[in-house]
Parts: sequence; structure tokens; C-alpha cells
Amino acid sequence: MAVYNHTAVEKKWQEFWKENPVNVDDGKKEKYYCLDMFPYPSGSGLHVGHWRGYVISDVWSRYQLIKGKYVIHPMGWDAFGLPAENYAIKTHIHPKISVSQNIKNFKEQLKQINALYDWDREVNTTDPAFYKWTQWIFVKMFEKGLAYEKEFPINWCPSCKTGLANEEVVNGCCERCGTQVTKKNLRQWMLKITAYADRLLNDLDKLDWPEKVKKMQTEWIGKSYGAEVDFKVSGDVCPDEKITVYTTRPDTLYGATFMVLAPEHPLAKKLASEENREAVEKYIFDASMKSNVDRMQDKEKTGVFTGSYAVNPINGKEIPIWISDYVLIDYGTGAIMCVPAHDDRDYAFAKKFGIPIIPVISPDGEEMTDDKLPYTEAKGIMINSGDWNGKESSELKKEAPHIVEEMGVGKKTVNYKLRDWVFSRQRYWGEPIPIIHCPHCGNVTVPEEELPLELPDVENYEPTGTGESPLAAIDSWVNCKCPKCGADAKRETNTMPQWAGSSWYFLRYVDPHNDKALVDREKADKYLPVDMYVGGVEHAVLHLLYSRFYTKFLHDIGVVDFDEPFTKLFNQGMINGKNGIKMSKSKGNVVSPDDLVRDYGCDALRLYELFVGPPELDAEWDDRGIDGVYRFLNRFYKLCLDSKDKDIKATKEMLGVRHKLVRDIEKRLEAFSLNTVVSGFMEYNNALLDIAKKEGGIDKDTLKTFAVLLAPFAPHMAEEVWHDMGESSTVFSAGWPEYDEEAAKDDSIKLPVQINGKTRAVIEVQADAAKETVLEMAKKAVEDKISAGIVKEIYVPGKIVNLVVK
RNA sequence: GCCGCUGUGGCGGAAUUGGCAGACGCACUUGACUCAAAAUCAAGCGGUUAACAGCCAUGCCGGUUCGAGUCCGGCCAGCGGCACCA
Repeated sequence: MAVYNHTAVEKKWQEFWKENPVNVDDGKKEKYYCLDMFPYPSGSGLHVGHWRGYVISDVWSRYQLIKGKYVIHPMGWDAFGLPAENYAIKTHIHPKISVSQNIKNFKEQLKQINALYDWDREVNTTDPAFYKWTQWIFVKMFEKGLAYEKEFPINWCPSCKTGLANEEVVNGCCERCGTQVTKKNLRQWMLKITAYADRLLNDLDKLDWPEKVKKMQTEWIGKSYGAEVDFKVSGDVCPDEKITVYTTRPDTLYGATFMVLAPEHPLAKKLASEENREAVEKYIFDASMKSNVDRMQDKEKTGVFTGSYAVNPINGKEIPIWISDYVLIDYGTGAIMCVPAHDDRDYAFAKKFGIPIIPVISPDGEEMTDDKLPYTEAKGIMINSGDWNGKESSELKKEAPHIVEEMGVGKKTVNYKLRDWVFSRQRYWGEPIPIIHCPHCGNVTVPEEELPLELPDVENYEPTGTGESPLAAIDSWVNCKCPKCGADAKRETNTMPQWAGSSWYFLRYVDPHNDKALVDREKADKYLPVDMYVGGVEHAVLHLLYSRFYTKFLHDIGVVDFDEPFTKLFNQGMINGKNGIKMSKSKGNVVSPDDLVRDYGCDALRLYELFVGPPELDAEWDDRGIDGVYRFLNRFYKLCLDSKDKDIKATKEMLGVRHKLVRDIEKRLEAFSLNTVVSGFMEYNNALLDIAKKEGGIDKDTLKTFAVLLAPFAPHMAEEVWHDMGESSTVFSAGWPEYDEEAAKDDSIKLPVQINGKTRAVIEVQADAAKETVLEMAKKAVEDKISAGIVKEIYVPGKIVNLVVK
């Protein structure tokens, strides 16, 4: 029968902690802010995969707590968004109601982890007192010119008559009804995140984040250096027009044999000559009906000749102007010069349509034959390039922008892949955008004192069919007076995306009840920024980039004095079901933590969540493994019970284990190798059990040290043992133990003796033995195998002896 | 296609700057306790071998080194991200 009654013990200490809070800000302690990515409170509840990240961050938080810090470890809810809205459409239950029910359930389940969460700090993005400030930030961005309106195409399902998010488009079709998705131009609110592109890029250097995430953000921002070059249109279809292209390879200008415009380019239609007009217009129309996804899936290049020509400014040659949808209107200038000899896509296009190909770079300076093309490296000698012949292309690549600038036909430029952020949704369940459209004053912000602009109740959550949000159907809400001139005006009916609240919620946790400011500046200075952010890697770009953008903006308007929100980031791996299949209700492979907590206890599940594998990697869940950590906890507890009433004096061996334990656990914990921390506990516990067998027990100080180290991982067990050893205050006030390097050292060590790199014997030597002594012992141990004669002797103290024989 | 990560027993995984490959655990086998089972405790557990010695073993091929899971070069497989970015 198990001696450790986890249910009773865990309940006892949970009540104890409730009455004796362990994490208190006395004003003197150093702060540590450890944050989980807040969850979307879904109706299906928590599974063992959710636990993992929360256990990791809680272990880290409790570690900081024992080290004497005041830990801010909050939790909240990211509760706007599609699932709640779709549920409302189906059931006609207001999202407010379903969301609050889900939160209640989620919170109950979350409490089983018994993390250090400070529930007084709880935030909820759908609470008007919270989204007042989400709206306030928008107002400030509008005032600074960072929020603007623009016609922008969205994914549109002609059958559902609704806009779709990218993730709702599957293989170019609507996820729900299977209809081919098209595009529809709608007026959208945009946020000018591109204004921060350089800072978002450069400040990545300041961050202690996984390199992978930094790299993903760098690529997402996609900074490139190049030149804009003007090509004059020749002929009389469009006299006096010029086309500006962006290129990163101005060195290949002599090789440009055609140009291509995006179908959406303003000149695309105009450039069509009489005989080409029909084909051009058809191509442009077809492209406009294709979804972005479709357009990208086309393998074969398509295109149409406009019938017009432009003049290559470097050599005065006329080159044909084509239209093709492989050129994107929102990158660069929406037009490119094409150098088929040195670009894969241009090459494919030229081959298909029989356009001349002129090589201008050669690795050896010789003429390039067709079989060597396309040659896409910017390395080699310029050929067929007039004055530029003989130059090194990588050098020229840097000079060329200045040359075109001097010629007056272009300029040096920088481009980004990063685009401005489409910030409006034609949906109900989101923050209303606090803008009023006045016929006289234009766009006017809702006055600050009228915030929050609350989301009104509606009868119907269905999309309107016109692409407008359901809010547009509420006349009494839409019609209002202009705050500036008093004229009849209309409210904006778009709402904000789910990202809006999650882009700044971490600031609110330090001052969640403030109705005068987003966050009190003094509190912000004291508690922010976040020291450690724990969450899934799926947010590597969007959420983490948006949060950085928001933080920089709030820094610029003086709300906070730092400009990066998350100093350190840790991405935990996912927990999957059997055979690596993602846990989901539909697959029926979801493992609920509830039964495991009941049968094994919170502590055992916490340990097992870590023991399944390296925290940064994905892991497969296997219920059976939890028996191992459960047995460990019971054995440790039994050892403590057996020892507590005996007055065991610490032997040298016990002290050795104690100091090694502290040294190893601390090192592994600092390295975030949490799975090996757990195996370390087991290993040292086994060592203590062996010693206890000989000595009748283990000294109290060693067991107490063990308990303190264990406390971040298995807080209940640690507290129980701590009190069993006669302590009356909490184990979390014990302070992190220190170790003595000397005491952790063994007197003698086992040294492998190799011959030609193969271990042939193991000798035991004094730790401080002299080289000669060790070598002598080693030779003696392998006497019979070294008769051929030793060529070389290698001795690495503490590691190995290797004897090289003939 | 490009970038990144990962390949170690039946399974999850350990292994400082290159230094006893398989820690710790799961599963399994045997034994003790028990009328019996569970629980617990003890022993074993990569392959080959009757056994020891030996030999073979960290996805594959080669290299550097006294010594390679670890470093270098070339492949293969799986996972993730990006994907007409001019």
C-alpha cells in the first residue's frame, strides 16, 4: 500500500498556501516576470499537451521565487475570435455567455496544475474595461497616422457571401462549403507596421530568443537592398509614361530583355495595343478572380504581351512589356525588369514565350552557352555589358545603384517583404473600431472619455452577405453624431482582429484594474518588461512581431520606457498522441489530465510532463511512463519518513551526494534541461537509498536540501517533507541552496584505460594522484596487452588513459 | 525549391570543451514476500556467443584524430517554417 496519500497531502498544502501566500511583493525584492502565452478558452477544455507549457513556466517561476524574487506569473484569456462567433451562429447563444462558461471550466482545470498564478491579475480581452485600452491604442495610432484606410482584396466565398481568413481557405476552396474562393475588394483598416520594419529587424539583436524565431522574423521582414530603375515607354499607345521597376540585381541591367507588370499595375491595361487589348483585358480579369492561394499554386508561368515596348535606360534598346501574375503588385513597384539569363523565373518565362536571352555574367569571362543558363549567382565577370565589361559582378552590384542614380534614371532603394497589417474584420465578435465617419470631417475618432465603445448586442450573428460586419445591420448603433461638428455620421462597423488584444495584454497584467491609464507608469517601470515568455513556436512570427510593434509604439508615445516586450523567450514542443498524431477531439486521442491528477496526483503529473522529453522538442504521450515518476516520489517520501525520527549524522558520502545534487540540478535547470533535472532527482534518490541501507537513514539537512530543490517541480511533496523535517514555514522561503565544489568532489575516481582507443580496463585512482602514479597503475592493469611496446601515452586527468601500442 | 531542426536498444530518452555509448525511466524476464494476485523489494535486460574473451553497434558513405554519437565533406529519411519577394 502506498504510504503517500497524494490527494490528502496536496489538498492540505493548497489550503496552507492560500492562508500563507508565499509570493509577496515586499517592495524590496527583485521582480521576475514569467509569462505564459494566454490561452483561447475553448469549449473542449485542457489536455495534457496544454499542461506542459504551463508546468515549464511554473517550474521556472517557482525557481525564481525560491531564489528570493517577487514573481509575476499571471494568466488570462484571449477570448475574441472565430470559434465563439461560429458557435453563436450555430446556437444563437451570445458569445459573452459561452465565453464566460468556457473560462470558468478552463480555470477550474488550470487550477489543478497548482501553478503560482496570481488570479488577482487575471485579464480578459473581451472585457470592456480591457478593450477600452485596445481601442485607445488604436486611437493613438490613428492620431499618429499609423492607422489608415485602404481598399484591399480579401478572400471571398461567393456561396457563403462572407470573407474568409487564410486558414479557412483549403486548396483554394472555402473550408465550409467547398466553393472556389475568389477575391473581393473591401475597404479595410490598415496598421503601418512597415514604418517600424527597420527597428523590428535591428532590435532582434537585443533579444535572448531562440535563433530559429529570430531568423523567421528576419525573413518575414525580408529586407533587401537594390535599386529602382525607370524605363520609358516607347511608341504612342502611352506616350510620356515610364515604368519604375525594383531590382536587387542592377548589375544585370544590360541583360534585361523584357519587363513584366503585375496584372493590377495601373499601366497594365493602358499599355495594351489595339490588337492585344482583348487578350490583355481577359488576362487581367482572370487574374482578379483567382485567389492568392490559387495564383501561387500555378506551376506553369502564364502571361500576355501588351504590344508595347519600353527603353532600357542603360543601352537604349527597346524591350517588350508583358503582364504576368508571378509579379506581385504589393512587393517592390509591382513591375520588374527581366534578365532571363540570370533568374530562374525570367528564364522559364523567356523560354516559354520565345524572348531573347542575353547572358551578362560569366564565371570565367568566356561567352556563356545555353546549357549554363540560367546562372543565378552574383559572382563572375561582366560580359555583353558595354562599359561594365570585365567588372566583377558582386562589386558592380554595390556600385550600380549609384551609377543609375547619377544617370538620372533611378535610385538606390531598400525593400521589405513585410506589409502593412490588415487590421479590420467583417465580424461581430471583436473590438469595435472606434472611428466615426462624418460627411464633413472625414474619419473622426471616438472621444477618449467615451471609450470603451462597447460591442452592442445583435439579433443575428450571421454575416450580412455584403461583406459587412453584422454590426452594420443595427441602425441605432451605426447612426450617430460627429463628435467634432455634430452632424449626422456613421460608426465604423468593422471590428479588430483577435491579435489586437494579444498584442499588448502582457502590459495590463501589472496594473489590471486601472481605469485611468493603460498601465500606471510607475508600475510599468517597476515590473516590466517580461523576463521570460513561454509558449508554442506557432506564434514565432505574427503574435510575437505584432507585440513587438505595439510595444515600440507605446514606447514612442511615452506609455512605457522599454521598446522590447519579451527579454527571453522559450518555445516548448507540442505533446502529441500515439504515433505523433496531434491530439484532437475528432481523432479521439485526447488525454485528459483529470484522471491522472486523481490517480497519481498533481506533483507526479507535473514531473511526468517534464520527464517525457526535452522541453523544446515535440513528444509523444504515453500514459504508462507516469508510473516511473510516481514510484520515485513514493520512494523519496518513504526515505524521508524512515529517516525523520532517527538522528542520523551526515557522513562524508551523504555530504558528497548533497553537494553534487545541488550542483547538478542547478546546472541542468539553468540550461532549461528539465527532463534531465527529473532524471537527476531519481538518480540521486537511488544513491541516497543505497546509503540509507548501510547507514540506517539519511541526515535531515540532506533531505531538506533535496526538498528545496524539488519544490519548483513537486511543490506539495516538497512542502510535506520540509514540514516533516520539523520546519514550520514554507519551503519556498528556504532560499536556493548553495553547494561547495570541494565537498562535491569524490576522493577517488574511476578511470578507463584504453589501448588504441578501446577500453580494456578501469582503474580506481585518487582524485589528486600524480601523472606517473596513474600511468603506472594503468600499465599494470593491462600488463598482458601491452607487450608489443607502447608508442604513445595519453593521460587526460579525470577523463582517460590511452596507451597506443604497435 | 530554399531555410531550420531531428535520426542513439522493444520504447521515451542520457552523454561538459571529442574521452567507459545506452544515465534515468517505461516495458519485459527471473527471484523474494503472498494461499494467490496487486503493490513493494532484489537481480537481469543492445546484438552475436553455451559462456568468457573477442567482435559488431549512435540513419548511410568517407575523412580528421591516440580516441568521433559529438568535428569536417558527401548522401538518405522524417518533421517544421517559408515559398513566384524581382
